[in-house]
Amino acid sequence: MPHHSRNRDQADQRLRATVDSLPTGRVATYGQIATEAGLPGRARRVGQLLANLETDSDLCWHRVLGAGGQISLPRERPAWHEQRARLLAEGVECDDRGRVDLERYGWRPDE
DNA sequence: CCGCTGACGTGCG
DNA sequence: CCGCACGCCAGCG
Repeated sequence: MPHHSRNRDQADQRLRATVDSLPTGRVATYGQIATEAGLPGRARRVGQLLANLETDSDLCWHRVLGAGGQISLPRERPAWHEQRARLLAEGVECDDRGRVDLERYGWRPDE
């Protein structure tokens, strides 16, 4: 197994772990997850990771939002509604346009 | 190597 | 507040 390939898996592992650390009822941005996992500036990579999740994955992908607190999926995709429903289900207010108040629900490490 | 695409982010008008 | 250009990074053909 090539070295760079291992690093990639390792990075993905850290990203997953970071997403995993999000408490119920709290949300974080893609960029925040990346930075927290030691990959500043790699927000798109977080998006890729989540986009490639298996449908049966346990990862709480719904707690990850775009900068500003918006659902980043295309509105027309079923997953958009799924994400909003999951957020509402755990008490996170999310308006009909998919926006969440980060001041209120944003996750900040160490609390 | 090139171009296209996407669950990103930021700056600007 | 919204759209848009641009920078960015990875994967794919």
